[in-house]
Amino acid sequence: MDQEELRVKDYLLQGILNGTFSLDDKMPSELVLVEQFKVPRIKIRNVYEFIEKMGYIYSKQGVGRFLKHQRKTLEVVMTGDVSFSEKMRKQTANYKSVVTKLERVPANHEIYNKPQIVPEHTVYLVERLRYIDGEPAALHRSYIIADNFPQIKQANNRLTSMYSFYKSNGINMFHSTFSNLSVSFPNELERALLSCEVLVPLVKVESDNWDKEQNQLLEYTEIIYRTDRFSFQL
Amino acid sequence: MDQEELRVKDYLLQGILNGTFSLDDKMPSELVLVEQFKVPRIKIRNVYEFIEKMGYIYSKQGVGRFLKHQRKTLEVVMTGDVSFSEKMRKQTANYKSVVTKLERVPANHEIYNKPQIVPEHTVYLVERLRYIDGEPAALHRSYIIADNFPQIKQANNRLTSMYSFYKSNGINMFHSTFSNLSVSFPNELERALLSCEVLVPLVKVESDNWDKEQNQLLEYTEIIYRTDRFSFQL
DNA sequence: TCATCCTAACTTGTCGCCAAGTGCTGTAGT
DNA sequence: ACTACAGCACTTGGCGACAAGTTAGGATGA
Repeated sequence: MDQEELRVKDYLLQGILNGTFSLDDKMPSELVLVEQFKVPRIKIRNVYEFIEKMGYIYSKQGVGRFLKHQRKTLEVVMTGDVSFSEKMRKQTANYKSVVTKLERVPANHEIYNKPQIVPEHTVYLVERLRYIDGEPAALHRSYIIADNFPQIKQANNRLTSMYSFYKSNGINMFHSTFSNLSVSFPNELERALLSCEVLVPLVKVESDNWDKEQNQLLEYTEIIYRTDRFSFQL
Repeated sequence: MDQEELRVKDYLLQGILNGTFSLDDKMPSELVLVEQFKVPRIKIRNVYEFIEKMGYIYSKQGVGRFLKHQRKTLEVVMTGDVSFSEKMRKQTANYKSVVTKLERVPANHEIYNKPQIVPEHTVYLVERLRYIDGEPAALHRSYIIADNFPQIKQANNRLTSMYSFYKSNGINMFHSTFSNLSVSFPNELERALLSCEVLVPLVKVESDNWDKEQNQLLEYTEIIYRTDRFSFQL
């Protein structure tokens, strides 16, 4: 991006974020911005496409470009042993968790490379999509050591909250020995599952979860959050 | 990005990340990829520019495109009261902290909107750039309640580690009442200070820091990390 | 045989032209 | 007076053509 493009980007992003451009109006057309900034049309197009990839606007050929609805971010508390589902229900009335996968993990899956997961373990993947206001906002994969939960494959409708599931199995005290966070852009599968654009950064948190009383590993967890839908309390 | 562009992007990014393209060689030219993927040159260019903005490659007109040196990420522990500088020195021999700002904060600064910072407080901003391998990797802003440190404005050379500074003032036990994390792209100032490209996501952590024994607020802290240089332990 | 210069073929950089889509206004017909 | 259609002016979408930079190889001259 050259200086001209950056100038246009800052103007448009500031206008989007501070409300100068409103939801119902069209964004200024490419030719309007060409006149305003005295730059070739291709530079305006480049900037607009960049902002589209960030997920702020969409375009309709022949009609114009429009703001997408901005959502207020919800707060995720990264520590403590309160269920994610409970945290979300406190902040919004429109939360849903949907199990998208419940399957035994094959023996050659990379999860078996994790410390403390031995080949004798039976591991099930439970994958859930978390919806806020009807839109996917987070993806939650739990790799569960299923040895102590032989009925897990029939438990599909009781897995939308893993904490609830564990509690119904008599496990009430949890702890974690590590929790790592990284940031990346969505790959093709993540864009599809989370319905997000190329340039929405994702926060990925990888951790384990133990039965504190029995000192027994329950699961490895990988959670992928859209950073435009959540902020995080450490 | 249409399907053709995404196909090219995946091919190039995978090649970059798994080492197919090596540091000393040129990336395939635009025309080579045009032949290989059977797409218009503009689509190849769009993808290459995207990857440049992510910080992986750079170009030289008339010569070609090349990989930038990839760095191994360092681990930042987000909890506990160990100095960031100590954490870094454990992981790399080439760490440096440079004070880039030491100034009293004017009374109309937004920091005075924070809870527990009253207009009577004297607040100093200490801004430090953290260098890894000679490159800026994190920006650290501490808004210090300077009432108990009247000599702070003369302490420039003792502020590269705030923990060291507090310890030299007899404060040895710390705690924090909140810590919030968000992710965004760098603005113009951040790109300049951190020497990073448009599409390097930044992790921003905002927190406070208290003298545990005196139960007294020491500072508000804002830390901005390049996510291509760090990963995070919660 | 070596050095220098020039040209051609390669590379990336810039942006304009044409295509496709849509909506609005004016005119004509009923 | 109302409705329908056509044309024009607006919008975004696609991509090719030309500019600028560099390098390598070949030819010429010393």
